[in-house]
Amino acid sequence: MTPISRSVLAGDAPAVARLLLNKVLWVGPCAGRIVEVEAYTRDDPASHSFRGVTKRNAAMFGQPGHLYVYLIYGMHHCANVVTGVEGDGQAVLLRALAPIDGVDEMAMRRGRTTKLTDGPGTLCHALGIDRSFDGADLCATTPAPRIVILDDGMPPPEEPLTGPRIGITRGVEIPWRFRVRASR
DNA sequence: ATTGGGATCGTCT
DNA sequence: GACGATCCCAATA
Repeated sequence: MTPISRSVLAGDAPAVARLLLNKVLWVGPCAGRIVEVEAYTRDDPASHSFRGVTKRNAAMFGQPGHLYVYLIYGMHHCANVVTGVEGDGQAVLLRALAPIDGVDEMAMRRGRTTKLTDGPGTLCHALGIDRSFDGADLCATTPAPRIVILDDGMPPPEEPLTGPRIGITRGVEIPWRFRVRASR
């Protein structure tokens, strides 16, 4: 159980997206395994970085291994892992987790006991991620971080499911959604 | 099982 | 001033 190294995240978003599958997102006391992600790059009409740096997306142009969090539809937060190198404007959207720890806490926040972390907005709600997490370093060990991505030794799937990204109107044809296949 | 509408607000045009 | 990398519930079949 060690924080993921920043060098792993320094690649292009579509490649890093696959590497993030089966890693663990920890926001004590809650943790969940990453099972679905989407990649966004700079020359990608669906990406927030497509039109350059703004106040909102500044973190997306920062150092890899940090978090980019934004509010969508006025009510849900979405969390992204910044990839590439500083200035690239690439990121991987965390779309779904399989809960591991802190399920009671998640259920409390969500006000339900099922479907706790099955979408980008719901997983942020369950883990308590909001805009105050924007720019947080996901690779840090000290001082005690409140959010980290951990590698517990489970490798990414060799052949993840791929398909179009969800909820976008431009760049629809780019198949940069990746998902762990149903287990068993 | 599938579909459709409403909630809600920060950001950029 | 419009709209978005969404979610949930109610209504329909």
